[in-house]
Amino acid sequence: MTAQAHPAGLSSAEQTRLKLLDAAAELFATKGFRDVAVRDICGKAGANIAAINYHFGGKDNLHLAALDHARRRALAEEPYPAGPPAAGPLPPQDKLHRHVRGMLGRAFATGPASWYVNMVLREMVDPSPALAHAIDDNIGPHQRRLEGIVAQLMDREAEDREVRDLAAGITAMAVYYHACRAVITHTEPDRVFDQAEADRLTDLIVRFAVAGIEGLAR
Amino acid sequence: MTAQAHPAGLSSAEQTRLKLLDAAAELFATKGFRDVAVRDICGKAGANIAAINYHFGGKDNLHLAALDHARRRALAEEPYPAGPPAAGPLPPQDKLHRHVRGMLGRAFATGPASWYVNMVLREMVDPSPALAHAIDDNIGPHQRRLEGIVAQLMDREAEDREVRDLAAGITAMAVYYHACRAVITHTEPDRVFDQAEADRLTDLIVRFAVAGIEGLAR
DNA sequence: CATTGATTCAATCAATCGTTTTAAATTGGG
DNA sequence: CCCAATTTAAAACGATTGATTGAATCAATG
Repeated sequence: MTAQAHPAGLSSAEQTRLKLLDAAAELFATKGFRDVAVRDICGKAGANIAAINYHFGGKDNLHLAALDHARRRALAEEPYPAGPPAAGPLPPQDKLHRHVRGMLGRAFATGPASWYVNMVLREMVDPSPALAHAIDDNIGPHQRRLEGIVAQLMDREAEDREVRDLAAGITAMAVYYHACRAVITHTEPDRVFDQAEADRLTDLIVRFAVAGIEGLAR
Repeated sequence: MTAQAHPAGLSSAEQTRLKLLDAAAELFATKGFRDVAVRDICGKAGANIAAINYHFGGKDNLHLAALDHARRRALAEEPYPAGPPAAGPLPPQDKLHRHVRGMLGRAFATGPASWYVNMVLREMVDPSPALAHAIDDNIGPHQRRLEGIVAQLMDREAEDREVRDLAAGITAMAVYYHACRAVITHTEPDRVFDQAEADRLTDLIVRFAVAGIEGLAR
C-alpha cells in the first residue's frame, strides 16, 4: 500500500514528488513564483494537475518545499568558489572577495546549483509568503556574516548602524546585477553575464568597497 | 458636442481622464502594475469599469499614460532638493550628493511628487512593456548623468567600463532601499524611511562612494 | 483472488482578470 | 426643441488561475 520497492529505491510517489520539486524550483528560479502556473510545473514534471495539491497541499506549500529542496541541492554541490576552505583565518579583504564572488557566481550560473540563490534573490525583490522563511534560512545569516567582515574592515562593532548599512550597500550591488538585468540589457544588449563577468564585477566591487570602507573608517 | 464649458475649465470627460490618471499613478506606484486591477483604479477614481478602455484603450496604454502623467506632476513640483540650482559649477562630490539625495528623497516620499520615481523603480525590478519608455525618458539620462559625475571623480571617460559599473553600483544602493524594504523591515521592524533617513543614508553612501572611487582611481 | 489504501487521472469548480457589449443618459450644435 | 455624437452604466464574456472532485489504476496484503 505505501512504499514500493523500485529499482532506484524510490517509490512511484516519491519519484513524482521529486520531479515536481525539481520542476518547481527551476521554474520559480527562472520565472518567479507568481509567473509560473501550477499547470506549467505539472507539465514539466510529467505529472497530473492534481499532483501538487495531493503531494504538497497547494502552490504556497510547494514553494516552501521547493526552496528547501533547492537549498539542499545547492549545498550538496561543490561549494563555490571551489577549493579548500582556506587553512588559516583569511584577511577580511579575501573574505569579502569570497563572499561577493559567491553571490555573483551563483546568481550568474545556471542549473540546479543556482536555483536557490535565484529564488532567494527574487524573494528579496518580490516578496511572497516564503520571504520570512528565506530570511531565516539564508538572507539573515548571509547578511550577518557580511556585517562581520565589514566590521572587521572598519574596526567597529558588527551592530554599528553604519556597518549594517554599508553591508547592505554591498549586497545591493550584487542584487542589482540580478534584479535589474533588464535595464542593463536594454542599454548594453551585447553584455553577457557569465562566470568571467562575475569575476570582473567581483574584483571591481571588492576594490571599490574596501577603498570606500577604509576611507570611511578614518 | 465635445468640449463642455465646466466651472473648472475641464469637460466632464477630461475630469474623468485626470481622475483615472491620478488613481492609476498612485496605485501603480504603491502596489505595482500587476497587483492593481483596473476595477481598483476605476473604483478609486469613481469611474466606470469601461472608462479605462474607452479613454486609454486598455490597461497597458493607461500604464504609459500614467507614467507620463506622474512625470509631469513630479516635474511641476519644486525640484528636490529645494533651493536655487547653484550659482557656479558644483564640485563632483556635491553633484553626487544632490544626485543620490534626489533619488532617495523621492523614493522615501509620499504623495503625487513621489509617484513617478516609485513607478520607475518598480519598473527596473519588475519590468513591463513600459520599461523601454521609462529608460528612454528617465533611467537612461539619469544614469548617464551619474556616469558623468563618476567619470569626473575618477578623471576618466564616461564611457569607461569601470565608470559605468561603478555608477550602476551607486544606483544599486539607492534602488536597494526601495526594492528590498521588506527584507530590511523584517530584521529591523522599527526602522522608518523618512526624509531624515534619506539624509542619513545619502551622507553615508556619498562618503562611501567618493572614498571608494578615489581609492580605485589610484 | 479479493480487499485495501495510496496514487493518478480527466473533468470541473469557483474566483479573478482585462475586455467587450448593449443600452441608457448626457451633451452641445442645428 | 430636437438630434446626433459622446459618455456612462450595468452586465457579461472569454481566458486564466489555483483548487477540487470522484472514478480509475496500481501494488501489496491476507
